[in-house]
Amino acid sequence: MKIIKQENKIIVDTESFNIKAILECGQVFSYHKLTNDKYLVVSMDNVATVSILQDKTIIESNKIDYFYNFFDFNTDYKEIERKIIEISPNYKEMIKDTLRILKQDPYQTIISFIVSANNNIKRIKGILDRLCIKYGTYMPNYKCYSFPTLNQISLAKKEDFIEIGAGYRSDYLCKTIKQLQQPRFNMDKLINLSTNELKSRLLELSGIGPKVADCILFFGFGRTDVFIVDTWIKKAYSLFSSEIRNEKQISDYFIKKFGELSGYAQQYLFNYMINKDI
DNA sequence: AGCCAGGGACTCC
DNA sequence: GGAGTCCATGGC
Repeated sequence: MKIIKQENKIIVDTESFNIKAILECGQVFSYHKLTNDKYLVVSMDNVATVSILQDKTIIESNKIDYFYNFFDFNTDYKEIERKIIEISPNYKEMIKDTLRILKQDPYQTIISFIVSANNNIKRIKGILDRLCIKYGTYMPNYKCYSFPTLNQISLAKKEDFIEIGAGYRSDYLCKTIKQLQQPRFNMDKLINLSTNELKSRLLELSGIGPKVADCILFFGFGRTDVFIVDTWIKKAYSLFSSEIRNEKQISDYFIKKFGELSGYAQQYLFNYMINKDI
């Protein structure tokens, strides 16, 4: 794939960079659809506009290095596809759209995916939008709000989260925000933990169970040796196996199979499942 | 109207 | 440690 990186923009082929699919697959919630072919993407206080111009897609930002990494241009997805199909040939027919996993901010991912539990994307986005408006910083250049820092959000009380519509997750958010302020959850130290150590650390946080923890590990900490098991994956598993297995067993089954490629393999399977009608 | 949304905590045994 | 139950809210 051809990537042109300039001082304040990245130009890629629309064919190999489907921004709509990338943003609307449920991995990220902090973006705004400005028009049919223009998106605003917000990661903490970093902002980029993404414009589709026929066969080219242009990413513009004053922090272009941040977004070069954010959009994961250092990863060779063709190679990942090839290896996955090598391990499991029936993936050949499931891999359609080019996949791309965003390298999101760990802390923002933690907050976002606590909100995501037992919820739908539209409402998740609404809750997080209101969170940004209430506690983030207004950025006049882009006419949008940053995702609030831990410091900013620590002002919020349970009632405030109720007010923005977080429902019963408001309690989880309050407790987790308190926990995140402890040295035990210093992000700079967390990134050095092994995947298993980091997962059990994340499970200490309120509102984070196995599924949400795996989402945070994959989307927020870039750990690819995790296989997220949700309702869709459970459906998929029941299609090719009559054995009754719980989520942990299903996850372990796939991790043993795909190793460091597990996260990607899960996304291909997930995309295939939500797009096919059964 | 009633069910569901890419679950988690809590309480039983 | 497995199975049930409850949990706010809004879209459909």
